Amino acid sequence: MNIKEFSKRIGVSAATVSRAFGSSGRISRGTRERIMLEAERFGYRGNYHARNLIRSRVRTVAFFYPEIVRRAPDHFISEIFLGANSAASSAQTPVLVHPLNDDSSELIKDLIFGGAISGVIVVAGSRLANFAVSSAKSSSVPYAVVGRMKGEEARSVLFDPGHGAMLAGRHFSGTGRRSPAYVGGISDRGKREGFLRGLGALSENCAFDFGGTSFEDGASAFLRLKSLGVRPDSVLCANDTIAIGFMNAALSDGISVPRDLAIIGFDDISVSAYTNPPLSTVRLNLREIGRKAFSLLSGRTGEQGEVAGPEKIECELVLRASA
Amino acid sequence: MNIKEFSKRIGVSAATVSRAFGSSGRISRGTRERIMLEAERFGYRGNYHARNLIRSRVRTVAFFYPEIVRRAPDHFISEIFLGANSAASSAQTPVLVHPLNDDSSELIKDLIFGGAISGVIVVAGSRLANFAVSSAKSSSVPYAVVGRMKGEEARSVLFDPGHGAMLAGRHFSGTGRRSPAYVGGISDRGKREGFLRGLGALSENCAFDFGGTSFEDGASAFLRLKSLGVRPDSVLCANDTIAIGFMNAALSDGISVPRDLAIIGFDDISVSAYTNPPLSTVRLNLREIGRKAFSLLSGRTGEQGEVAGPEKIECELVLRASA
DNA sequence: TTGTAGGCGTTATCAG
DNA sequence: CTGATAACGCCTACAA
Repeated sequence: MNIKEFSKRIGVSAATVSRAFGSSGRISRGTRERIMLEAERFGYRGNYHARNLIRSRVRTVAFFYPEIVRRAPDHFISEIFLGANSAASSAQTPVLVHPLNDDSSELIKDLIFGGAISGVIVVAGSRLANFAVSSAKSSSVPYAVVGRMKGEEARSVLFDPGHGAMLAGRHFSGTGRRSPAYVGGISDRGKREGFLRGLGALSENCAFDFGGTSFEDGASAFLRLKSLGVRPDSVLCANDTIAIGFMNAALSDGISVPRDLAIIGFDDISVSAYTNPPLSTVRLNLREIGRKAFSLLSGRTGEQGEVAGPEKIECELVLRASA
Repeated sequence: MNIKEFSKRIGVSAATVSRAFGSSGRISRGTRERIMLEAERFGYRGNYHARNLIRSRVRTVAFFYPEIVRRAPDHFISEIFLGANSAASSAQTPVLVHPLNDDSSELIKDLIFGGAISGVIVVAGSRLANFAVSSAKSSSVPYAVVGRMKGEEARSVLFDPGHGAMLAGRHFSGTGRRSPAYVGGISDRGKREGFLRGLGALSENCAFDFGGTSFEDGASAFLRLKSLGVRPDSVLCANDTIAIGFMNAALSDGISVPRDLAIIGFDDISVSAYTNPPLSTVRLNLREIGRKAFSLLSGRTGEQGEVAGPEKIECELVLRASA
């Protein structure tokens, strides 16, 4: 049923029906109410494509993410997406989601150049992510990048684990700890440096253990430090799994947590709230990242290519009982 | 740039350009190649809405989920969505995602009655989920329901934790265990009954402990059973957190896992692979649920309202070292 | 194989 | 406040 047939059936012109649904206002209250009522009865609704075609605008945002995520678990993507989607939902904006793989370039073009969407959020990390961004740019569709993409700092939202590590360091120094330690992968420079920054003067005493990222690695890190005669009174672990392993080993060794040893993890995985004692941890605010990405879409771009600078999302220090 | 301007600029008619992008075949190879090349150069792409309007079909699926999920963590929704999205992606179909809240009904109508989508996946559990389904039905848009919705069994995909519990029971009876136990919430009837079914004759010996759902609850369940003189040699816990708590308590008590006590959890949360010994568990195949929901969309509906029956997704028994 | 013309279902403009 | 009419950009008979 289209507007013509519907309008004829209820005895008004198509234009009047259109006005009843629109927000122009040039319609009497009574007519509108009658039309809306009849529309409900007949199940009439204006055709989505015809409307967007004539208006030449649309209200749908696309969210593109790399199909295979090597470095981050899908959980990260999901949470970021949920944040973006909840922000979009508040703005009554549906989100079109699509994973990027080698076959996606046609779809990207169809959507972006074809005028199907009003904005694009791209999670960096694949060749096609760059393609999506450059497509958006060349057809002047607003876009936002999650993660690092060369040359796109002005429209990016970045994780900032270094900041979270800094908060942990500051917490240790602020609660009178004297001999801190850092346990994690050697490659994770941002966290390490942030931790030292937060530690302040205490950073000179800081011990390090660079191992793996599993539960067992956490336990063996404790043993390794112990065998070296290092007895830290506070430790930041690069993830919660390491922290739980470390804590278990320490408890087995008769150490009291948090009295003799404060432990902070990273990521806030679900089990962390249930350890004994419950694990304090640094939570990456993934939802906030998604929300920020969405809000970047409607933000003004700097004039003349002016750089607004990357939007860095701060972590949150979740203090439970282990520190 | 529209088809008219583009076609004029490269010296062919609009119809020819249209044929170059379409699959009708009525175009010479050379012309098509030249057109595609120029399109690349000019960044031309047919307008999405005009195309869908004239064809009066579209290839986009909507995924509606309840905004606030009380009983299940968002993780469930995310995983189901990822499954649906990956199936859709293989079919080159973008997915429009939107959380359902009280303001969503207008959007639902716009999308479904307005012809914006070719199928709807609805996660049951809110008033608007029912509304979305009835809208889809009355405008004959294919739909699929995830979870239980009254009267919609024919087009639903259901979780089946009972089946997973059955697998656990069968595993225990098949590996020579003699005194099984079940630890979990009293309300979780499906799991309990499935477990007993899988246990077979052994089910007469089965002990029960109905407590909470946390780590501590798992530990205290062990103590409670012990104080009653019950020493199970195999236990199924209603979730992994309980199982980890139970296992910790048992190990502290000097029990050897899995030799003297086999433990199976439920859900396969991330930390389960890192416990010591790694936890065996029943994994709800959430991705599969999403995939099945998508494939239901293109499946034929039974003629004359014939019921195809709910699609039940089986769980997977992940055997690690604890059982 | 290519071009011409009509129509898809709306909304915006212009009279009345 | 309402109705007729011209776009919006494309696809598809039909004609050439």
